[in-house]
Amino acid sequence: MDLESELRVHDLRVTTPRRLVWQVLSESADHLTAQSIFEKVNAVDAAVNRSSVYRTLSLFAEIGLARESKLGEDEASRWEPAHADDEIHLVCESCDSVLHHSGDVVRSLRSHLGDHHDFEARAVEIVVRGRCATCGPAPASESTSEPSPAS
Amino acid sequence: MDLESELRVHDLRVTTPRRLVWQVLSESADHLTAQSIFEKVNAVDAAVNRSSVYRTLSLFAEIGLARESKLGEDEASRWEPAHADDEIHLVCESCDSVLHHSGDVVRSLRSHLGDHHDFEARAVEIVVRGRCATCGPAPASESTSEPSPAS
DNA sequence: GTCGGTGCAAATAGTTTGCATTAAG
DNA sequence: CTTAATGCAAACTATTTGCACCGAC
Repeated sequence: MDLESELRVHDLRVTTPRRLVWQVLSESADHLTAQSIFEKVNAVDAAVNRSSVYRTLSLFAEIGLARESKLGEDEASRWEPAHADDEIHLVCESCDSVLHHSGDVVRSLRSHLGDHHDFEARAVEIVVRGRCATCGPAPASESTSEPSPAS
Repeated sequence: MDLESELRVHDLRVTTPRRLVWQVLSESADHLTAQSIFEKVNAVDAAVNRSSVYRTLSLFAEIGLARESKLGEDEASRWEPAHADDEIHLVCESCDSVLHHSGDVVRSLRSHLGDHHDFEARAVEIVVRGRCATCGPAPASESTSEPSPAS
């Protein structure tokens, strides 16, 4: 996706913070916190301020370049490039990885809600918490409410 | 659901804040913010402190009585009694109402992920934003998501 | 009487904002 | 040259925490 033209379309200026935030966002597949985006940006150009990162992220969200999601893992919002609008987040509670999956589930949910419930779905956000393929099936002995084994 | 016995099972004391928070939670079908729960509780017993409400809510979440969800409407978390674990939130962007819908969508999503993606789903959280039956189909002209580039 | 739970106030985390300055167009 | 965008610092919101006291058991 071309940041510059995307910005110009909206009569917005192409600035260093915007270029760097976009670079960080699109280079990492992960769901980054504003904080970590700031750190990465800051590592490249220390002059960029934290608030510019926040302002840039909100701006990107407004013009549809980025997307904010509160995955609920912790308190902070996570950011990612906006690609697919309907997307499932598979959060592995064991290894903390976040997989993406966009399939027909969203499509069928959409039509189901429209047909049977008169609800016109615009944005569908699905977060599934569980265990990914790598971490295998549920462990026999694990305290269910174990928040994070990472201590 | 019986708060007192639920607490006793976990060797927890039955206190005024806990009783009141539970009362508020179970009486209102809505998704309440901690703030509004505090207000309602406080209206009944002004001695109850805000932090007790927060502590109580986390406690309820831990023992499975309540459930926190970041609906993303605003910054604050929303709380509700824990009833159905798998539940769809239908958020109407027009009238701000939140409908609940727990059906087979979650069940089929679960099995789909298990069968085709080796992902063992534990908790499924679905938030659909759109327009509810009452508000009808999409309006022709509305400046809902106006990307306001600060004038 | 014991100690888990509370009220209070202060701290923290994440994010936002007012304003003077800078740099994109 | 104009004014959008930035850097900075301070403000704000939601939530958490340390500690002394209180009340459930």
